[in-house]
Amino acid sequence: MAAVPDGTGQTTATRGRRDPGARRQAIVRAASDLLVEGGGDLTHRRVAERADVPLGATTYYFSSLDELREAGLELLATELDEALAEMRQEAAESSGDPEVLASLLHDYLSDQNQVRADAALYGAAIQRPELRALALRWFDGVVELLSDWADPATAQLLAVFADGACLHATFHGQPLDRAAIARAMTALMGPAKDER
Amino acid sequence: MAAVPDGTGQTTATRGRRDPGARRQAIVRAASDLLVEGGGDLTHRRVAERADVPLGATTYYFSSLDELREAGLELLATELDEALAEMRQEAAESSGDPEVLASLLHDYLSDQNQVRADAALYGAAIQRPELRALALRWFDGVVELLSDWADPATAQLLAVFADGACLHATFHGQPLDRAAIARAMTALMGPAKDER
Amino acid sequence: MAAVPDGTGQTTATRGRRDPGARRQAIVRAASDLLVEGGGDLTHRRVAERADVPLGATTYYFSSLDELREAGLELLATELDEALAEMRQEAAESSGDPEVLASLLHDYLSDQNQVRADAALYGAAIQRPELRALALRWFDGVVELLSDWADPATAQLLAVFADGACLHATFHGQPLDRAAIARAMTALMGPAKDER
Amino acid sequence: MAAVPDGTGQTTATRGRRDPGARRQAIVRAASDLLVEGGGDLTHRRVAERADVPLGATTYYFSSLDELREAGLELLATELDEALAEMRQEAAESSGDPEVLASLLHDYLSDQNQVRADAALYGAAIQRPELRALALRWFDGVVELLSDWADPATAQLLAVFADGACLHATFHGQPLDRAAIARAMTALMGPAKDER
DNA sequence: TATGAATGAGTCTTCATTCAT
DNA sequence: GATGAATGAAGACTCATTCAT
Repeated sequence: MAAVPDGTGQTTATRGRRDPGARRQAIVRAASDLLVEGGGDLTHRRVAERADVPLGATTYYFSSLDELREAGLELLATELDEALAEMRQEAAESSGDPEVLASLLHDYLSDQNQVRADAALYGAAIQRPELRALALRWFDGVVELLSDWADPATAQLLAVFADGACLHATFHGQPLDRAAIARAMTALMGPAKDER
Repeated sequence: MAAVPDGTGQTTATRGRRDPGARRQAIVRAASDLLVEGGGDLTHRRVAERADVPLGATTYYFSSLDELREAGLELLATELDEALAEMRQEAAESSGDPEVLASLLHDYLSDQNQVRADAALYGAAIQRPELRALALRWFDGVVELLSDWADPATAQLLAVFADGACLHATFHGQPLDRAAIARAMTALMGPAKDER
Repeated sequence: MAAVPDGTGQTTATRGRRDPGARRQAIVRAASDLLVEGGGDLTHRRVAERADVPLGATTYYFSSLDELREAGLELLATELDEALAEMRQEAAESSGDPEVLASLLHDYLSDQNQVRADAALYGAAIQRPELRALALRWFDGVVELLSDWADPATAQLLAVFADGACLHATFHGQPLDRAAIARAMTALMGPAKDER
Repeated sequence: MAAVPDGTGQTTATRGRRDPGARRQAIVRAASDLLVEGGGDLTHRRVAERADVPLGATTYYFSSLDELREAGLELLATELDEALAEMRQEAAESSGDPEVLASLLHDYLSDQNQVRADAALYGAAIQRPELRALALRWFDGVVELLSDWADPATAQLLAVFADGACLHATFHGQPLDRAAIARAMTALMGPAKDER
């Protein structure tokens, strides 16, 4: 995505000094952190300071601030995906019991870092339509996970509810009751049971 | 809304010069519009141009940009509240039938202006914690409306779902199916009725 | 100096409401206070707030900010003159004993308000040559007082020393020792002793 | 003073472009000059124009106008110190004769540049308490010089007198008589000798 | 390859001053 | 006579971006 070697080739990456890949990564990491923390606009200067790299590096690796921001959000989305993958494994151990899924969601919403990352992603996407794809990717990931345990239409409704719950947790500073979540998920998944 | 005499002998009080109330209102309106439209930060200059007032007017009526932004969002929230009041009346004519409520929500989500206003409010609140009260006010309004037809706990879950649906509509550019919404609302409200 | 009646005529002055003279005076007083307090530039707004008069009043009574500032400094100078007149009376009770004069100077320098007023006057005069007349007026007043007890040339030297002592007090936050002052004044007035 | 290679192969290091040291110095010099000249507030714009650098340069090298002003005053103080050092050498050739010291002071006060620099420093310190250290540094330097020829207490009194004389020269546009200065210094230094 | 110097555009904000009322 | 609305100029400061090195 940039004309800079990123060391993906092999072992060259991730070393400290003079390691373009690591540098770039540190910059993206810093941008991502700043995005989640909020408190002021994202600027080259702030990113450089946070990443502890010279100012020039931020413009060297990214041709514009927008590109840098996008990379930061992309990292955020990727990490959310990873969290999702973990949840998927945990969910796999249950048999799709709504109670278990509700607990997973509740745990997720109890982790302020996750919620803030999620909100940062959504906030950015709301204000910049060109970033919506990133938000959708995350939404689709949730739907996919839930599709293990519900039909696609139901999975979508559950995901919509989960998004609402995430907003709720963001604004209230704490998640909905585990019980309330369980009730909602049970109700939404209910029809599936009746399908019999 | 502007109680300032404009010297024309009439009580119109909505014209340009020497009508502080109208001036202020025009500025807030412009800020609100820009907030909804997105596409760049809110700045005094943009607001002034949009409201067709000199730059100085924006700082004369609001002691800081934050205050101006808040006024814009407040207007947004107020208008959303009004839309809500209308919906409440429409809902009153039904007997709380989930299908009817679902139709109302679907209609609401089909109105791009509403959805974008809603999203702008949420986006702003996500990025500026000090604005969360505004977002909560709106959320609480929805809960209140729904409380006409469901117990408080259920109303809250419905509102959470509605928020998720709003995000969904924002990111997809169109609302969920009316049928899907109806299914979700019926399910969430269901237990209460079936309880018998 | 302004086309505004100031009530100097008789008893009309100094009443509260709708009393141009008192208004003007309150504005000058406020300007003067702000000048002494420092902490930010002198502005119409600050003066209006301090004097508790509408903003328009400050431009109504003074045709420019410079004029207002000058009026404030003039008040300062006048008050310093008054303090000087008091000192003169106190000095009259002594027989021009340097020790007594030194005590008077020390007392003067111990009064932070006086020192700050003095410094404000000097500071303004340093930065705005057009205000030097005001500073000189004060300097000449001191020379005049001292001329009661010393020949003009000596009085001038004593006044120069007093000015230096005032600066010293301003920068150190406290006056020179009374003893040191006495020593200096005695020495400077010394020739008088030799007169024998 | 600028240790930055300018690529010309020479070591001149005083030219414009790409010579940070010289750039910074030119800005400080400009600020200092403006401070001495008075006539309006110190602003980035004025400094930039005087130093013949783009506006942005003034904010690039100094993180705030206060910092820039302080740097300008610091330069002033440093130059005053240098003048003082010269005077000290000249004084060393005499044997502390008050007449000689008086001549030195008179010469100093006859140099409008010195006097105005001095006054600018004092004026700034009067209006901004945070700059008093700079004024004190200068005062202490004078005391120190005089301590070569008088006991500390006397040196202090002489310095106080010198400050007053500087103010006098500032406001009158010319120094006190050489003879008057000599008389004052002789008197102030006198007692010490007689102490025997 | 990498970087820090450089700058011009643009931000918020303050304000003297004017003027309609 | 008085005043508050109004505004354009100017100020401090921030920054994305460019570019010489």
